[in-house]
Amino acid sequence: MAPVFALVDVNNFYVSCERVFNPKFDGKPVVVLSNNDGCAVARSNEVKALGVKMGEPWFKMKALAKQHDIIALSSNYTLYGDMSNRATAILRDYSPDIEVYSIDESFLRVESVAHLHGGNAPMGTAIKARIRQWTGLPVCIGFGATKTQAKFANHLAKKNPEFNGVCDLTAMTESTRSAWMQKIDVAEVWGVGRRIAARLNVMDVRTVFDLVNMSPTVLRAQFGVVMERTGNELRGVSCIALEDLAPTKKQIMASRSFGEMVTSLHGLCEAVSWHVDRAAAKLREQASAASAVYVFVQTNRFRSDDPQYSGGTVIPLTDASDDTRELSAAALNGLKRLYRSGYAYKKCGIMLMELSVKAERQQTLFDNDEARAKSARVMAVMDTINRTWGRGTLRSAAIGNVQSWRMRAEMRSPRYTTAWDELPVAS
DNA sequence: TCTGGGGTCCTAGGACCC
DNA sequence: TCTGGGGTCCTAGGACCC
Repeated sequence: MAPVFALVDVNNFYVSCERVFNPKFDGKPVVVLSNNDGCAVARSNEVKALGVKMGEPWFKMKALAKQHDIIALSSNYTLYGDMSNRATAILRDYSPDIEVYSIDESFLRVESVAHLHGGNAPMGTAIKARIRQWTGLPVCIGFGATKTQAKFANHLAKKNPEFNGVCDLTAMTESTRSAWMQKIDVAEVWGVGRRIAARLNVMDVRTVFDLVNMSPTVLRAQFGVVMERTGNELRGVSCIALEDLAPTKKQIMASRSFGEMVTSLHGLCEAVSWHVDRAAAKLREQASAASAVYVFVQTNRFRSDDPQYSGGTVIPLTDASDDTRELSAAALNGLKRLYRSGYAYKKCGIMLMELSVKAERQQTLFDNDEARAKSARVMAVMDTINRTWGRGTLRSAAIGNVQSWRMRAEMRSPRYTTAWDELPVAS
């Protein structure tokens, strides 16, 4: 049976999550801001219509916001993560072959199950209705013979009301499909970014249709194997498989901009320790160990009058580790080498690198089994406590208690679905 | 005053091996 | 006169995704 992929995607995901609990936001212009209330990372259709671009700094749109009563909200990742899990759980009822591609998108293989619902489109309509009813979230669904086609179909479903949120490319005739492809800008294709779109335009390739009609050889020669694949995928030749098992990460990063500038080494140490705590917990979650830690610091590159400095350094570990204390010690050592006084720092972060499967760790000459076992027990206790009582309940003392560098989130909605004291109340 | 935080893959070139 | 053929590993940079 030929593969059929579906892409299910929540419309304006973060904004939609907020609207579920605040229906008064319906029909109003709403933006959700990035960490630190910095940039717009989600926009309602009303805000998009006002011309606000993805990633636009909040301070630059404040005048517009005032003029049009734009509602701005800080990111509430706890809420979005939980809502995402709920939507994904519903999708698993429809197909066992699912790849959770991002917080608001999943790919499904449906060729073996669609007939249970009377075909692709009816299945899409059923999914859409159930997610709406059970979570309150609006989704669009695209079907295609490949992932790239499903993405394209999803785009059509989202932008053209006549599809009612469900578009099945596999049910279209060749000429209908071509007609749609002629209407859509090549830059919308999954895998075509800003740079490649510009180069394609120079070659007078402007629509999806133009791209589909380019020869694979030319695509390969001009843009490489990735674009050749994209071209084939658009033509219906499946090259990108469904990744139902999420591969373990090859690097784990944790970084944040500061709510207010940090000048002291002490302040940077606190922040770096906090990042290590977060990253190390993720590392243990995927049962990996890191062989190197990268740490970096940056001043505010937007304030060009201020003295600028940015530096990073990799600290190799003699032995792969997943122990927060060892990783932290390495990172702080690196930080001390990097630190220059007299600068106002805006951001710092760490990256855990050269990850390996912990159970397959290479032994060293100086292994101390007893110390290893003890470390594993301490980390297990720490993770259990934090899983039960919330992240950060048990943490490195180096993180401190004051944390003036903490990011801003002044307009965050309650964690309606995950915190007992923040549940919505019906009166 | 104020500008996010994660990730992946591919390619080319250099250095090295036999 | 004439100068092989096959590899690996690492790094930097560029592109993409959400």
